[in-house]
Amino acid sequence: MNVRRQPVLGADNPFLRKLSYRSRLSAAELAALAALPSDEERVRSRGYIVRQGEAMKRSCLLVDGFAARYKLTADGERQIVSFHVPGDFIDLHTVMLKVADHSIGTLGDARIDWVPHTALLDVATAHDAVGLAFWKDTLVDASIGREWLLNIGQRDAYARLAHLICEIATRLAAVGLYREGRFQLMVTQTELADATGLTPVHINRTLQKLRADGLISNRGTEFHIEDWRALVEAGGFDVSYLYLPEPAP
Amino acid sequence: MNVRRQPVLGADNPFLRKLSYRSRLSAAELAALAALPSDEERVRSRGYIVRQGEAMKRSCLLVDGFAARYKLTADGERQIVSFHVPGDFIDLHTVMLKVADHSIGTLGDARIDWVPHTALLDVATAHDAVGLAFWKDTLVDASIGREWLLNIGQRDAYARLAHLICEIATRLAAVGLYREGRFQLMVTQTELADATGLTPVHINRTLQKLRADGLISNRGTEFHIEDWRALVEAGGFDVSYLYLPEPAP
DNA sequence: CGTTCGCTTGACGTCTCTCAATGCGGGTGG
DNA sequence: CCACCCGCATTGAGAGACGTCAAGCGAACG
Repeated sequence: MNVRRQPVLGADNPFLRKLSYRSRLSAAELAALAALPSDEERVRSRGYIVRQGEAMKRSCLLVDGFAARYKLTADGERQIVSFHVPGDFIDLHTVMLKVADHSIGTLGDARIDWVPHTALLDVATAHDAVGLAFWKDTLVDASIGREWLLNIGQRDAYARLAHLICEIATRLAAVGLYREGRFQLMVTQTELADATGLTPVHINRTLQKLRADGLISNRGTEFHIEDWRALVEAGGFDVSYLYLPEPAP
Repeated sequence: MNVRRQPVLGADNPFLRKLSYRSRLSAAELAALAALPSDEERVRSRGYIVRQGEAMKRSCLLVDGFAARYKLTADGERQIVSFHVPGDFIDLHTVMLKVADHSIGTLGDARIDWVPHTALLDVATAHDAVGLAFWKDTLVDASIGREWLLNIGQRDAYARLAHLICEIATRLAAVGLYREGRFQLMVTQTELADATGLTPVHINRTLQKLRADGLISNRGTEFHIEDWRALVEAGGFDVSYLYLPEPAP
């Protein structure tokens, strides 16, 4: 973990791109964001980034790799509450809430940038638009959470998994990690199970059905969407809750 | 719906109380909030407040009564994503997101105050602490959503319902609507089903089991918690995600 | 006083889980 | 370079939680 010499958030940073198309930011505001101090850290696959209950003094931006946030029940059942792709400011909420109410772990080797809460609060108060943009970013996160509630609460395994795959593909597409229907899904079937409230065994069978129906195919973590329209149909997927600029992949 | 003559948010307003104990606000900031303009509206039981997809120019504060936010799947299945008690600024997120990504309905006769987004943005930018307090309020909302995901995704019907009842009781207690284990639960079994991802029939049977086990009792909408410790135990309930000042009821 | 809505109950069906075993592939050490 | 693991994917059989369908009942309401 090293203090960076140069500004972390280059202008082409996916996080800044995301903020910019959701909120209109001036050059000065973008510059202030780009100048944020940060410590870089590399975390290996299946490593911890944040532990539930931990008091936080900084937030982390996922620069490269994949991550998941999750909560545990008293008897150890795990629920993944969100997946994250490069460019996501994963725990921006701890700026205000201070204590992590859930854990964050990596799904593959990852690179993250830690930014002190004080610095974030400083930009947020110095530039109103930035504060509002941070707020908006966490609101989109909450919107995704609501869609997950709908997904887990009301759709059967087949639709649930189709919907999740649509979401991941769409979010990866937004950061250029989805090309011609292909993307890396750095996730085990057990993790898909924890994200959907199903069991690994049932995920396996549901995945097979999706393949048999010609909606997707995969070799290991390499996924290919064979029939996007059918997958969207199966999952009842409607992008709008992601608040992305472009339509679906 | 009438324009108010006097400040809406009296100093004893439960929303301001909630903001104040979560964020430290100065007298000037509280005064600015109390001076917010608003239109009052009365909505009768099972009425709409906001419809999914609607473009919003104002947000509503639930002054009196109960409300639920919910989303619908393409084939009409409903998932309630949150319940609201008096003092909740129900759709503060539309200040930034503009379009409602879900509907809001009342559960009993309710009184709400509509506050224009422009006015909210004005106080938020004029007083940094207020902007941050709004942000924090929506973050707590998101934290509750995450706990719901855990609840629906990982707990069985019995624990799930016990947990939900614990949450409602705790939130009602925070606004003085829970006394000696008794509170009004203005919710039909069908609505409990839509909130937990179960069916009305199964909610009915699970409720009976909770009664048989001596955890709760109810006559109509009048609920009584017979054994708080056992209910907490059954639901695996841990208050911290609600970010309330006091411990459990 | 009929109608409606919500609660309740029974019988039955099924989606998803559990348990357990097998196979596969990639890393690791000899 | 091969043998041995270990984690993950896969399969099968059986069980159980929860859903579906359908009917009856009571209280609220027009």
